[in-house]
Amino acid sequence: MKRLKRSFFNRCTLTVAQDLIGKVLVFNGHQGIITETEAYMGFEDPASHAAKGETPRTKIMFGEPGFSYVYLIYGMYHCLNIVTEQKGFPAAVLIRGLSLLNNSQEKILLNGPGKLCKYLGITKKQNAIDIINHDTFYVADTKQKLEFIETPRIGIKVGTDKLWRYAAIEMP
DNA sequence: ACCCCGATCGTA
DNA sequence: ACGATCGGGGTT
Repeated sequence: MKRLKRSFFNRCTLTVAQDLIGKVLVFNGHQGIITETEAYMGFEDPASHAAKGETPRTKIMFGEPGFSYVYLIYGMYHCLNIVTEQKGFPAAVLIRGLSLLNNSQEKILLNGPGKLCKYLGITKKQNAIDIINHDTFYVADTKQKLEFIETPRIGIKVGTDKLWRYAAIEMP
């Protein structure tokens, strides 16, 4: 499989979030087709952790594209993002859904960012990893195009006017 | 030092 | 509809 290069992530976050639908996330032996994403972008997006400026936690969002941003939410779940756009502009794509096969070749639908991190075993240990040149953690290209819809993002109280969530219509 | 609250999820 | 659970970040 062809890995996505840094230039893929060094683009408008909305474009990256849309183009990631149908791509394959590879992590620690697992391979899942990305079925749902959300974009968090810049200083004008009140729902973005980085909108109010750089802090120790959001530092990674200000850095080079192609790095992981993993944080703990509600004291219980982890969320996986991939940093986008040029250094200095804080943005990332939240990976919210995966379709994959388990050891018994059964299809597993991981709908929800907390669930997929729990299944894959992603924790804050995986924060700030460069996934462009990494043996077991990267995103691979695929020929299939998946139709998707645009909706408001889930679980936020601000920025609900933006249609920055992208969800595949049919699960591969 | 303290307090509020969140890019969630399973259960009721 | 709600509780679990805890770290980040702002405030004192």
